[in-house]
Amino acid sequence: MQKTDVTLVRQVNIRATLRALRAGGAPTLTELARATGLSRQTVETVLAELAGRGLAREVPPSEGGPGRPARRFRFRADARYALGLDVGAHRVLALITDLDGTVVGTERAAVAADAPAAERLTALRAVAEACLTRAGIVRTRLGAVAAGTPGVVDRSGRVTVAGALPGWSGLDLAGVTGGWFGRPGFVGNDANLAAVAEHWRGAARHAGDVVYILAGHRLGSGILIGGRPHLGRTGAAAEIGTLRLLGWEDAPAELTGEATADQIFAAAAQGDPTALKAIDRYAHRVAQGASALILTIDPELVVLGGGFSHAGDLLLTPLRAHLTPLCLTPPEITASTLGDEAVALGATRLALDHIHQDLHI
Amino acid sequence: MQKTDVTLVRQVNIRATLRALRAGGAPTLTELARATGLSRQTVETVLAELAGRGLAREVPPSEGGPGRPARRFRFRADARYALGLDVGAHRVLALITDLDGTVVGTERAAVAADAPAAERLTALRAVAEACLTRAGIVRTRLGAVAAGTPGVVDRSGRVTVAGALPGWSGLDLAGVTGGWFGRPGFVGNDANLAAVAEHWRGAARHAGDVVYILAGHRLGSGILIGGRPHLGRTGAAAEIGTLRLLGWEDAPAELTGEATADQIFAAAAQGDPTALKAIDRYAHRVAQGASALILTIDPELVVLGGGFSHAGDLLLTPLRAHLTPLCLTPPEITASTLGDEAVALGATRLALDHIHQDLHI
DNA sequence: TCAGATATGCAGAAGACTGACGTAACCCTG
DNA sequence: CAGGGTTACGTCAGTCTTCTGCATATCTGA
Repeated sequence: MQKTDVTLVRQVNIRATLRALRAGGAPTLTELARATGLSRQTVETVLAELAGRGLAREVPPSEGGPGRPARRFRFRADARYALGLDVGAHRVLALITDLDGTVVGTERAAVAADAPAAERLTALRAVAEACLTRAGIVRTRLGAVAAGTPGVVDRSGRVTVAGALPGWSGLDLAGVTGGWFGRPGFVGNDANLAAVAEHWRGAARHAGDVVYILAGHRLGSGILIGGRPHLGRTGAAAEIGTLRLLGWEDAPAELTGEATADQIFAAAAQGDPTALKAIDRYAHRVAQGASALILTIDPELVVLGGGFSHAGDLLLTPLRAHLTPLCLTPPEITASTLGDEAVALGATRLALDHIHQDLHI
Repeated sequence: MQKTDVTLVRQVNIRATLRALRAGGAPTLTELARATGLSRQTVETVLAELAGRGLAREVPPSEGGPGRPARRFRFRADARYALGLDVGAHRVLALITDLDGTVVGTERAAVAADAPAAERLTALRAVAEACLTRAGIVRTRLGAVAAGTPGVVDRSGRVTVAGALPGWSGLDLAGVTGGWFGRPGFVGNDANLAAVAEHWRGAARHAGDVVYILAGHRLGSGILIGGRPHLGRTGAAAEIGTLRLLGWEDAPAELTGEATADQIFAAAAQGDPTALKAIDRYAHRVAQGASALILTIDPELVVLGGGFSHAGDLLLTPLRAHLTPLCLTPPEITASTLGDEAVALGATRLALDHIHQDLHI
């Protein structure tokens, strides 16, 4: 129980008003009063306070219609911005959204897979700075920074295990990225953040318990319980088991071999038996790892993401076939709808959560 | 966002006061004011309202000491009672607690493992009624009823799958048991409720994410995420996988064979190699199922409960030995501290949760 | 220009909390 | 047994937040 405060009611009403304000376009006081169940008078004073905090502004009344024109208000989504970063093996990506989650800038750069940590960080900082500059965001409007990375992340934002990236283990990624901009920094596992993004605005919008499979150059997994990532004791609940025990580390290389993934899937689309067989073997590997997660969590939905998810049914169909005998009642399985920006989007969601707390929204 | 109300502050302060009231023995107004951060005046009016609702009463002031004797108040834990039931294959058990969770009555009866559902229900109702009568609880003080049962329970309190109990599948256990007393009824899976009980007042008091293994005449499992049972899409998150796929259904019979479990563990304690080997084989089976749960959830703690957990290290040691190679960093594993009343205790916790809501506590 | 419709703005009242001040009850000391 | 010290009680005024009702302002259409 937190400290009791007389202004608690005001806090609650501010939240309710903001909710209603953000839902519609440019509501009037009367509309807001109806939506929140508050009196018009209360809504008015709340809006005055929100305007003072820079979170709401009055817009010109609409024309036409009988009666006195109503004052209209709009949520200032530009009051703060969130910077989301995605550190991959082959590229880094930065993405900026406003408070509504609307993407206002994005920037990416290639990085060698064997680049040392310092080089990767330099590239990351460069895309982040470029993204801010090109979007024209002043530093004071940046609320928080968050990054997604392969590997295990502890609760303080430190990367404890990251075999995929040279020199990455032990890095205080939250501190470093936040420090660049003098803002709070946060870090999450890439699969977990992609899952968060899918829940926020992707394929898992209506599911609370979700198993997410990241199928790309690297194979990973994440879990959402009640819409929130489940991290576990060491911060890698879903990952820790699947990674080494079931051979997930080798599976992507085994699929592609000498060719690229695009070539394999293109060949399979043409009916090439060798490619089809390779994909089936890959799907079998994935299914074996996923079944442990699915049987334990009994999720509402399984989302397949990562670069390979572009293949769609080419990969989903064999995956479903291999999962069915392993699960008693197989859950729905669907492909990601967010593309390769899922991790960065999930990172901005992580940053936005902190910004909301910070603004007492 | 619920309806906005000026009296929201009062609600919050009632909760805060109750919390402080329940923590200590018989606090004074001044002590409560200090504990809650409220003014003495506010605490006084809150207590008057609580007394009116039957949730607090004034007790005689303590003697001695300088100054005017302070009025002292006490939480009325006897305002409502919770009835918890445990339906087992060989026996039924009823347990009554007051609002503080103090057990004020318990009753049990043996039931044949192959008894039809009607007979089992009659026995269950008999122990429940006897428990209430012997504890002297009037019906109006009974707040809610909850029951634990083997098998899968859906969100409405209906048993959907229960292979262990004849005729049990499809039973609306929540409706039936609640109907006996004209009170709301709730039902949970036995392993899940035992896990809840361990988190409430047993071995898992300080752990949020817990894997619970029910090792008795039947082998089952439950999961706690953040201290709350994780049910999953169909209501049997942890169970569904372990039950059939890994041969957990046969494991108990395989261990005991012709003898009883007590005989096996007694022989093992004497160093009997056949008994030790049987236990080791059993532990191996358990570890294989548990590892999937542990690797997925990455729990802070694994609790071994059920009848066989009495064996203690005799079973824990081989279990740890088999789990270690399966987990990268094995979590702590400990035995239940609640004995065979864990399921019924978890059921009363489930009932108490509802009673608290009902009383707006 | 007037009537109807819609929104605003002000005043009064109610619920809840706080802080201050005077009063009551008890113990200890002389 | 009387007085002082100590602790707690109880009342009162003041503040914050909200809601309701009524008068006022502004626009459209006839």
